Amino acid sequence: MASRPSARSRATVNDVASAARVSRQTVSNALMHPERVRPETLRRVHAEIERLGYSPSTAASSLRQQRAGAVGMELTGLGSQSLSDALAPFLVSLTICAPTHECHIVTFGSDQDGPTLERYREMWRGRLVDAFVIMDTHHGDPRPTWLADQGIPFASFGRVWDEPAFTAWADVDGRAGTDTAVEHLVSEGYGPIGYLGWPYGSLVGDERREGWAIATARHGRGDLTLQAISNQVLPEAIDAAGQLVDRVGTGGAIVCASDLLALAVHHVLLTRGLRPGRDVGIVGFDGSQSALAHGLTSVAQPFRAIADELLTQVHDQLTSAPQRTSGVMLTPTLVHRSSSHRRPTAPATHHQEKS
Amino acid sequence: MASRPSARSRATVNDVASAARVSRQTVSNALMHPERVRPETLRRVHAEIERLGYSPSTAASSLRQQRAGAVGMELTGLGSQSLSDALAPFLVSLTICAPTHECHIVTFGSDQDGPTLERYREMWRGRLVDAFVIMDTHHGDPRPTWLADQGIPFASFGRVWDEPAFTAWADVDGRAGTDTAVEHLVSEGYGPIGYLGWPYGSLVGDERREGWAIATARHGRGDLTLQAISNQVLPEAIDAAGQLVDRVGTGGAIVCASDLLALAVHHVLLTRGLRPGRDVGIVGFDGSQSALAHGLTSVAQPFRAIADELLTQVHDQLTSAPQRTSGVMLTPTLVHRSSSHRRPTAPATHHQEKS
DNA sequence: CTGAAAGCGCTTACAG
DNA sequence: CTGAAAGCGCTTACAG
Repeated sequence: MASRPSARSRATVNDVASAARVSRQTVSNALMHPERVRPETLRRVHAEIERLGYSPSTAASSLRQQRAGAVGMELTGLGSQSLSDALAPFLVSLTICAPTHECHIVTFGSDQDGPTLERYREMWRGRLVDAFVIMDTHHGDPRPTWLADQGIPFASFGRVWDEPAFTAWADVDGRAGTDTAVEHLVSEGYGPIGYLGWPYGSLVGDERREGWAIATARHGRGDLTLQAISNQVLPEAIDAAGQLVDRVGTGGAIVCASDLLALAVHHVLLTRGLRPGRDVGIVGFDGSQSALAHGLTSVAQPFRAIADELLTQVHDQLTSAPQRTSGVMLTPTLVHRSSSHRRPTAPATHHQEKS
Repeated sequence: MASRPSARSRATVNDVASAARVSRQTVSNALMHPERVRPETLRRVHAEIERLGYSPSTAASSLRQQRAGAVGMELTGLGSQSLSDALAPFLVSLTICAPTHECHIVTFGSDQDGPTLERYREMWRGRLVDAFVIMDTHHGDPRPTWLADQGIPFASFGRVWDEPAFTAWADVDGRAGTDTAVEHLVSEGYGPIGYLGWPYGSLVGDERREGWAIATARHGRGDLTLQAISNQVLPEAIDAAGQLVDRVGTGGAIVCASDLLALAVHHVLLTRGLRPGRDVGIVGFDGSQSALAHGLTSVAQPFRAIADELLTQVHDQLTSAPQRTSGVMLTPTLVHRSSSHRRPTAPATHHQEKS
């Protein structure tokens, strides 16, 4: 009686409906509004759905519901030389969180550095996506303003400095991160605690420095001369690290604005025959793969929580639910590794929430 | 006369059609089969398309054409601890190539390591994607067999060892890569050229070792004792590298099966006060970010060419075009950096094709 | 070269 | 609680 779909083509609502001896609207109700369907009918419908391996066609329901069910994410740093360290783990988190928010992630990008907005426009014009998640915004970044002007829903990983009124963002509390790092180093018994950071004027960088300054002051160790500065480039960082290691000395420790800077400190220690952790403590920032590979303690970004928050924010925009009145700062987590343990028997890698 | 769409809602074929005073089929033809439309009409239609910012609805054309226009890509290594180094650059390449192949990339993944096939099934059931690209296949990997059994189109970055009959793959010619590395080191004037590789039995690893063995033999320097072995873990690699550096000595060089192993050699040199490049040459494999950060010469995988090839392969499967009768091996490229230059003035980073 | 019609598969008011 | 109808926006045979 029930006509089975051919082996090649997929089951549709109609197939399920006739197999379950109900109309196709009932099948749709069973899926979208189960409370409207009598329990016994519901069971029968679900049994057939299962048996036929039915799943609504994404294209058809997108068309009907006027939403793609997708969020776009630009893959930046396309020379493949300068991929942001955070990009891959953040994208993974976003991807894993997406089903929870009834969507999936579509990636896009282009070769040229120039017309970045063009790709956003293309994605949007065909409504391949309902919204965007952006990251790595900077002063003069055209994207936030343009997206906002077009009325395109989006949320940003990182504050949007140019548009203080824009509140759909989540960011990492850098101050809390370096503060935690200092607390940890103090409790491990290190003496002078220096800081290797980026040049003044970067908002993220200044915040991270501030956490170090505040925490060291709190322990009566505030010493702003125990500071060195470098851009995010290894050779320059090695120079700066060398000078800082001189000043901090054996028994001291260094908090860094990034894992790359931490790597520079690590490098300097090795060339001088000093043992990271045992002789000089190091804490990096970002929780990157290279910190892992080199056994560097690092302040890890809470990518999962950020992804979850941002998808919630775009979802709220799409449903015109009440919006947040301000962005969200999330507290990073210190990942302990051997570079910040004075005793040789470093504990196994584990995570520890900041209290 | 022409009714303009409301500011809020998008332009549709109908809007363009009435604005251009043609039927909506003509608009569709202008886009899909321009040769069927009189030039003047074509121009008028395109002008309106431009003016209205029209772009066909992805959902509608997916439904009509019975294809999602999307390729799924699993994001593996989800502890965010073990993301394959190759994942991010490969995904970027795939994403950038996708528009050329009239598709876009949808990512997916799950937390648990267990039911990986379940996520593939979900993506496929709703036809969120038309095909998959997979990578990092291994012996006993359930994915290739399952996908093939289901008749789901897919292509693999890396040979599919378990299914020799399966030819939709592209891989990197590891033998050619290490061969090129040896040639380069010889021409730079290094003496003994050793190899730090993975344990025997890994097909990828054995191939890379073979390239080194063949090329050194060709130069009358075959010496299989100049070899050390380590798994892909830094501490173990450092031990192995230490022994190998002893045997190779100053003026020698070491080719490595991966950038992580190369990093271990680098580390050993620094702790001994030796200068990478100047005193001992190093060449890594993979062209990863960390090779870049540490100035390591590396055999870089041709991600772009691989992505392009794989998308061509799935496209051919979807259109039942003639399929390849065998997989494709692509030649990697040596990226020169200071770790393989004996003279202190290393040239700026540049790429160089293997001849 | 152009136009009227059918239908991809779904969901949602709207009657019963 | 269930059923017949309409329509999301597109594309493709099929007539003119």
